[in-house]
Amino acid sequence: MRDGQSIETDIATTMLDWYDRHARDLPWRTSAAELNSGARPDPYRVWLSEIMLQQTTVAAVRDYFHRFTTRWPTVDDLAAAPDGAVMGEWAGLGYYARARNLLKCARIVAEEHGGRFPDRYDDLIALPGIGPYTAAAISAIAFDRPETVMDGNVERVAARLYDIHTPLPAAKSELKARAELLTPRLRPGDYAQAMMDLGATICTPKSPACGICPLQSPCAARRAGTAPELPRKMPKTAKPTRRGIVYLACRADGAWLMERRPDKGLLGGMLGWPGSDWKDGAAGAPPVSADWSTLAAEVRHTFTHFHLVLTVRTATVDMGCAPETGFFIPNRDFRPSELPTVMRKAFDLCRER
DNA sequence: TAATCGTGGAA
DNA sequence: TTTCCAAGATT
Repeated sequence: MRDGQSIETDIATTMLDWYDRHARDLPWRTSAAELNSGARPDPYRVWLSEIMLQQTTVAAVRDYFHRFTTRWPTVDDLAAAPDGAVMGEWAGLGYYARARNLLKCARIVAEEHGGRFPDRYDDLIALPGIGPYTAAAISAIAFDRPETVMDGNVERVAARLYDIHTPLPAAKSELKARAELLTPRLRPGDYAQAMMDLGATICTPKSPACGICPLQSPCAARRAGTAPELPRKMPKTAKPTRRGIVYLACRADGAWLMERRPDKGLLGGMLGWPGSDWKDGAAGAPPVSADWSTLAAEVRHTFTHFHLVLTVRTATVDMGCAPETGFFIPNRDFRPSELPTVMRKAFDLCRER
């Protein structure tokens, strides 16, 4: 520790030095060089990236971020988009409540905030889809306000830095208190991104690269040899397996029978094939009378908390038929890329046959 | 507080 | 093949 500085200040300084040399070049990131030239981050791009990055890898987000910002360059553009267009563009990224809240939030910012994102934590967290992490991240990264971001990376770095063995989620409050003491007044946005970069590239969940870590000197877990086993977590319950049926009806003109799933619940707001519940045991009647055939292969898909095995049934139906549910999407408007992955898997099986 | 809510890549 | 996990929010 240098003269006149606390160990906390020293750690923050070390992280900023490391960030200046090793920051990753990401599409939504404003580089230190650009910031030094007076450029400011675009809060819209910071917000959009942070929503997409919730529980989602950088690799998965990249293309989605590019498509969204190309199609809707500003929050006003996004606010004016039809619901179905946004849900379709989000398809495949998962956690679809994020897309529904994204649109709600964009419309509030456009209509009630004049198209400008608020800069304060308390105002940001009041917006749909913005929780404690994202409010702090936007405030720090886009507006350089001294907020402490607590995501999985920072939790892991803090647990190791202070050798905290309390299992998550019980350890969250202690980890946050530790992390808050580290957040610097100078360049808090860069510091936040530095901590997350460190967690993503060096202080990784498995086999952390302690040998090249800028914090190896002050790290208590490194000293104790406990880094790889931290943070501890409560054991997870096993996933049950559920079953269901989907019906893929193709009309004589090539149109497909689909339905818009209700906003609440699994895959809410997304397009899907009519079918049974996935509660196990439910029969599920066909949406229209036809000569249905059952595919030999089944769809296997795993959600966050259960496995799903789907039986796929297909039929060709008449032009004049009147389904009990759903609507026909003309063949020229039908894009598998706008389906959630489990629904696209069912379509792919139907195609291969 | 605990459950719900997706997906794909890595080990 | 299975498990783990990734810049969490909501109810």
